[in-house]
Amino acid sequence: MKKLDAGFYQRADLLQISKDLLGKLIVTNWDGEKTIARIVETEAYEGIGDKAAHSYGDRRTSRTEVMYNAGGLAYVYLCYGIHHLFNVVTNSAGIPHVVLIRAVEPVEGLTYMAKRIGRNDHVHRLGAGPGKLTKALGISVQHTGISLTGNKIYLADDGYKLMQNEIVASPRIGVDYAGDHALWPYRFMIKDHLSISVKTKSISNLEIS
DNA sequence: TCTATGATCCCCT
DNA sequence: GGGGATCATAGAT
Repeated sequence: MKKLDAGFYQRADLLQISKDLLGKLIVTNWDGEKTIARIVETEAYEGIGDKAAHSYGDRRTSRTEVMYNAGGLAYVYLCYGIHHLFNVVTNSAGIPHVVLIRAVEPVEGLTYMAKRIGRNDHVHRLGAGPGKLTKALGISVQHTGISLTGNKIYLADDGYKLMQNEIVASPRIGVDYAGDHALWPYRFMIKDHLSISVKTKSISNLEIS
């Protein structure tokens, strides 16, 4: 298993990173409670020019500031007053591009995840949704700004390979307020995976690009 | 200071 | 397929 280094995150091609993250592992290790999950769904947020992004129009606030750092950090924020959403900061300093992790498949530490979710969910559904996966992995807003190349939390490649035709795209979820940008096919997932969050009409990979 | 509002999820009908 | 939970943030006063 190989930890993803800063170079992975600091590339300029946001959509490529969003697709590359599919199949990668998220490892968290809080006080010895180690959990590992495989990313199966992501969404790209293209910063200043993206009406769906928190940093649209170059809005710098104490919350969004972390996105302006060079890639390789976590951006975590609270949604609906309840859910902690985990994003990966990408690109170089000054460009607030992020990738939201929307769903994961539990791989290791299942008992910790089930305990954190606090409910007897099916294994494949423990990380099926952006709010659920942070709960299962123990990630919260207190972790915003944390390095993804450290030891507490990091992403890794275990050699899992995806075929190009296993990756499908769709418009992003819950961003209807973003007008025409809500239609951008910036959500990527592993085709027909059991841990995908919500069902929507997907677009075949051939139609995007 | 005050207020509306979400990059959600679950339970109920 | 509708509504409630629950609160930091941002923009308005």
